[in-house]
Amino acid sequence: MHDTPQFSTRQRILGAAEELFAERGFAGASLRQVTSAAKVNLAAVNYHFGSKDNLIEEVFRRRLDELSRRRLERLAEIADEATLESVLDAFITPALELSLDRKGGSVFMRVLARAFAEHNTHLRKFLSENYGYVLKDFAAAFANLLPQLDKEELYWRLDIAVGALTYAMADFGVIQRRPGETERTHREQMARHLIHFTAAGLRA
Amino acid sequence: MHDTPQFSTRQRILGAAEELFAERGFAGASLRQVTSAAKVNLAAVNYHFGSKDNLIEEVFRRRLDELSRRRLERLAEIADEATLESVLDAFITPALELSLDRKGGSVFMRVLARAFAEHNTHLRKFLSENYGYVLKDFAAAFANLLPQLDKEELYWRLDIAVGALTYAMADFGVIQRRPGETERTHREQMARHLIHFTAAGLRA
DNA sequence: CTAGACTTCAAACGATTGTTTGAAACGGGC
DNA sequence: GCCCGTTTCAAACAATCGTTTGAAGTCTAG
Repeated sequence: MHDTPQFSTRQRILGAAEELFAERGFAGASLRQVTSAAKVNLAAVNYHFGSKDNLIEEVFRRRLDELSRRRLERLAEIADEATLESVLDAFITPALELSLDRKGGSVFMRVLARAFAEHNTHLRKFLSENYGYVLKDFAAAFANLLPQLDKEELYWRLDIAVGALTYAMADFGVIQRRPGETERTHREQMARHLIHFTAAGLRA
Repeated sequence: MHDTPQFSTRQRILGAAEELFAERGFAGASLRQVTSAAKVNLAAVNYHFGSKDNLIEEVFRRRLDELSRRRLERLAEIADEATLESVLDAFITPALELSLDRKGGSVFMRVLARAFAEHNTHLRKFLSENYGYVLKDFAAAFANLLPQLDKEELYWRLDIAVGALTYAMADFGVIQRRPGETERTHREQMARHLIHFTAAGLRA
């Protein structure tokens, strides 16, 4: 009997890959760095995932499946009392909770933002085909709340809104958590400002 | 006498590096790909720039020196009749013109957005040390126009605004140029929506 | 025309990349 | 006990990485 690893090889790889992809990018993080951080053998990646590209997709799938489910769940919950603020909250809060799920903070959201930065056709197609329906549902909810905007105007504003949300949730900005502040309250403040700012931009 | 290349070796390398960094990232674009695209010898990069890291910095310097100058120039021009919209315009329009400067479109703005995605300490320090004063000046202008906001509230909103601008100018969004539309009018529309949206978010 | 500085070139350096291999170790069912 | 599918392992694969080298080429000043 040995270390009795708390998590399976698959999970250890996914966790280490997520952190290293966030820190160094998909090309910048090598499989040797990943397997070394996960304390598994180098060949384990190709055994369990087939290739590095498949590992990248699996890193997204593991988080986005649940994130998408929770977002649509909250959107359904508020359906009859929807406001711009509550719909934005339905989109943001699940991401906020996800980013607080692990001690490291906003690791996965940084990976997700990298996926936007990569103009990688294959990756964008994968994300759009598998999770595009979430954005579609939210776009419909916003369309109901902003009947004065024509379709083109609405899409422009949603595009800008998604940009602000992505950028902020990935912690790209310059604002750092203040010393006396917990990670949770810092990010809750950010979410509050995000909702306020974006709602104003949408209905301007 | 041979090809009489229209541009110097240095310029060809910088141009090719910019495009490949935008497309594949800093780690993802190799010096062999860069020198091959620039049609220069592989060793030319280390001869003219010393290292790949120095080449990356030079790619930023070449564009940001002029971009910063133009932004502050426009900011000074509108000093006595400043509105949220005109200050945002002073920030956005120079970037818009830059992105239309070359046939490819928003190449450099995508590279700049990658610099945010890279959490790379060295790169962030370089950008902050060399171009941080631009953001400082604009922050001061916004502070004058939004006296009702305390410092912390203002910084949150500016952080979110910069996120929206960066994301949009880098063309991360899903909105594509419509077939019958020129690149110029497409990006001018984007700038118009950006200013409208962001101004509303700032004064909400 | 030649001397000398600047630039380009093909070739190679050791290190690192993603992936593959075949054998060793493991673990539950008989 | 043994068997067999699953998993892990060290080792090696060819390919590519950033960088260095020393010779060849180019150009201008005297």
